[in-house]
This record gives sequence, C-alpha cells and structure tokens, in this order.
Amino acid sequence: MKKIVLPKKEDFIPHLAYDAVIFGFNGTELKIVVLEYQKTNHFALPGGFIRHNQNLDEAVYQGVQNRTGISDIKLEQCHTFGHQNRRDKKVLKDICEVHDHQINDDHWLLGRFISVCYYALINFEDVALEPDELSDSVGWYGLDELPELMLDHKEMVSKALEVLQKNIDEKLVGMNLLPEKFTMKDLQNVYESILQKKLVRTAFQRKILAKDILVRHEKKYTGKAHKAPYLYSFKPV
Amino acid sequence: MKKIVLPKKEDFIPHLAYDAVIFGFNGTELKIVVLEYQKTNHFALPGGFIRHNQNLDEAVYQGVQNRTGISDIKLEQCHTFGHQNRRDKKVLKDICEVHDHQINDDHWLLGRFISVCYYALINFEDVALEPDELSDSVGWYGLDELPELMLDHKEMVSKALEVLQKNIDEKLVGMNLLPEKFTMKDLQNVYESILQKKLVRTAFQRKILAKDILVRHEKKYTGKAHKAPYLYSFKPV
DNA sequence: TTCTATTGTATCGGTTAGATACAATAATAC
DNA sequence: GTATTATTGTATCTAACCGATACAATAGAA
Repeated sequence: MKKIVLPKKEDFIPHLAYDAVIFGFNGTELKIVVLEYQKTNHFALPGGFIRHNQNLDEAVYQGVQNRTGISDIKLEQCHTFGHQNRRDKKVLKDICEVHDHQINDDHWLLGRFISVCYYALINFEDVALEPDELSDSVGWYGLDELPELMLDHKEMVSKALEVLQKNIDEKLVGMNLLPEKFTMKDLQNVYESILQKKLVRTAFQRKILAKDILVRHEKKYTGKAHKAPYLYSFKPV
Repeated sequence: MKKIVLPKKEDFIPHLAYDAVIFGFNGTELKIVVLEYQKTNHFALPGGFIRHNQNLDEAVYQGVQNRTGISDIKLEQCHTFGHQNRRDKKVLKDICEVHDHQINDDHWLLGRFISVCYYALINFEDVALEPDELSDSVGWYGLDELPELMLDHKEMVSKALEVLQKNIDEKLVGMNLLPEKFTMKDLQNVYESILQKKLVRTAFQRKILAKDILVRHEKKYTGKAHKAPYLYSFKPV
C-alpha cells in the first residue's frame, strides 16, 4: 500500500475541520457524495482542515475539489458541529494502519474536532468523481441507501437537507441539479426529491410558470406513446 | 486599574471563538447587548472561547452568562465567520494596556480567530445586565444606534437578524421577547421591529388569532381615551 | 353630551393552491 | 386508417389567505 503523507499539524488550524454534503440528482433520485477510505470499510463525507492562511470558505472549496475532483460549485454553510465527543480514534488509526503508518495516541488528528458543515448542489452529469489518495472510492449514494458514516456525518446530511428544503423556493435549486434543458416533470422530480413528498402536478406547473423564470424550447420526443413535453431552460440572469 | 488574568492558551481551543447577538425588546424597539471594554472605547458583542472539555453550545451558554449576567436563554447558531483577516491586534493590545498587561506580538489572542455566531431572544424586563471584569459596561443598543463594533461583529448582527426574520413565523418569537401578558399591539410591534417594516393591523390580528396560540385575558386600561385592548398570553405547551 | 383615538370584527377583491376536468397528442395495437 | 393509451398543458371550481376598507364599540377627555 502506498505510503501517504499525513497533514502536518503546523499547517492547519488545530481542532477545526469542515465537511461537505454534495447533493446531485440523477434524474430520479437525490444523491450525495460519500468517500470510502481504502480497505477500512469506513465511509465519510468529504472533509478536511483549514490552513492558517486560508479563508474558511476557500478551504472548503479547495478541499472538496481535491478530495472529489468536483470544481465550480457554490458551497453554502449550514451548521457547525461542536460536540465534545466529535473524535474517532479508531477510524483514523485504521486508515493509518492500512497505509502502513505509525500514529501516536496523542497525534493531533486523533483529538477533538469542531466541524463546519457546508452543502452544495451540482449537476450529476458534468461531474467526474475522482478519489484522492486516501480514498478507495468516491461515489453517489441515495439518501435511503447511505452506508454507516463516520461520527455525526449522518446528522450533517439531515441538517443540510433541512436547510435545502427551507431555501428551495428562493434558491432556484433546479438550476444546479439539472442539465441545460429539462422538462417540467424533471423539475418536479427535483422538488419532490428534496422535499421528500409528492407535489400536485398541475399546481406545480402553474406555480413555476408564474415565476417567469423559464424559457420554453422545442418538444422532447421520448418515443413514449403520449404527448411530448416541452423542454425548458432557466432564463439567463 | 485592576490587573486581569488573560485566558490561558492551554485551556482553550486555539483560533476558535464564539460571539452572541442577544436580542431584547423594550416595548417599542429591538435592541441588542453590546459590551464596552474599559477605557478603550472599543465595543463588541459578548464573545469568548471554547474550552477543550466543553461542548460548543455549552461554551456559548456559559460564556454569555459570565460576560453579561444573562442566564436561562435559548441560543441558536446562525453562522460561522472564518475570514483570514478576522483578527484585530490593536483592540486586544489596547485592552491589555489599560489593564497594565504586557502582551507579545505572537500571543495566541492576537492570532486569527474563526468565530461561531449565535443569537438569542430574551425578555428585556427580567434581565439585569452585569458586566464582567473586562468590560466597562454592558448595555442595550438599538439596531440603528449601534456603536462601531470590533471586527465583523456588525455583519454578525445583520446575519442574526436575517435568520431571525426568516424564522419569525415558526419560532413564536414573541414568547421570549414579551412579558407574560401583552396586547396585540405589543406583539405587532415585536414583529415590525424584527421585520423592519409596517404590518397591516387588521390582517396581523386575524393571522395571529387564526394560529390559535394565544389565550385572551382581561382588558388593559391604559388611561388613554380609546377602547381598551385585550391582554393575551401564549398558550402553554 | 360630544369628540377622539384605538380596537375588534366583518366584508370585498385579488392571489394562490388543491382538486377536478378535459382537450391535445405521440406512439402503439389492431 | 382507426382505436387505444399514457402523459401533458390548460382551464375551472373552491377554499384559504392577505390587503384594503368599513364600521361599530369604547375609554377617556373636552
């Protein structure tokens, strides 16, 4: 197993971390990015630390990019988790062991961490996930099929979803989760995935159209035996 | 000037702080708690640091209590501020100087701090503000009459108000800001102060009554030459 | 007794959302 | 070709909600 270099204590703000809940939409279901640490069977949200010379927001942006290959996303802060027992020696020791690393019990990475949680929405299609050297795999998981996650990462997912639900009407969420052109049904699927409930088709269509944020394009012929829906895109700002 | 004891580096999580925006309502206007550091003309939100053996939430609760004398409040997290330039050597040096303290340029308190901002709503009447040993005074300031505040504390106030506005309908804000019994006008004043806009009296009354969260009591005779309003209290949960 | 300011409530019109209805239509079955 | 089917786009009805307006009730002053 390739030897890794652990982050050096003096480069980072101690006891402080970030984690990110990256939402994507595959056309049917809302999914999030989860990392698996090589050979350890430990799963976690993409996260990391903040350098002394980095703004918090930037650290998160760059960190997410390094760990997942995702760039060009808009991250929003959602909550800071600061419980005393936010530490997990076992996971980190397992990771080090796999990489043939010695780690002392008093190593800074084994201490308590306060973590600032961010979330982002991205288009499933134009992302190629690329695991970093620590991670075995980086993949999309549906909200109902999440593996056991490290620490309170599951709580972070809940919190992020909650914030997303609260902001759904003002944030034009579809813009980030859908391809350039999409049908009204696609957009409704996004809303239903986020809100985790069925919406009334006719009322949804009426509401969205009344917002006057969409441009209507040609029809989309799917080959199915029924009326073809129009394609839409978001009006440019 | 009495010599103070600076917080010791080894007790606290370095580079991490909290600040709190405490909202109160004096019957007419929304105000917040601001500390003034003795003889320095520096003003700040009540804030502090997190001990290694404290949960974040608890650290904030206890810290606010120590610094202002306020207890028994429900604090809500609103945002974490992490810009690189969140440091202000001058303010801290001034404070130390006043207290006849030497402080080196590389002292941990002069470094960069990431701060988790909380807010709370309290009833103006049942609070006696008591400044701690660092502070000259601790007082209520209207949102339009805030003094110049340290660092990005003004931004924190804006953010807290924004969050408060967003949650106003689900959080029953009056419960914390008003005395036991109050008139509909009082409650409307609270809403208007928070939302920073006038509301339609009749519609407001109808909306609140429709929520079915109030109990109506006797009338309140103020001595004014007009119909006396009813007093209300919030229904017990 | 009259006057004034405020309160409590009712009503009208406009907007929005759920429920329902229905015509339009793309492809299939016959 | 014609009938069939599933889905889409739109209209209509109703209920809920809000702003605007009206107005009666009323506490105290003039």
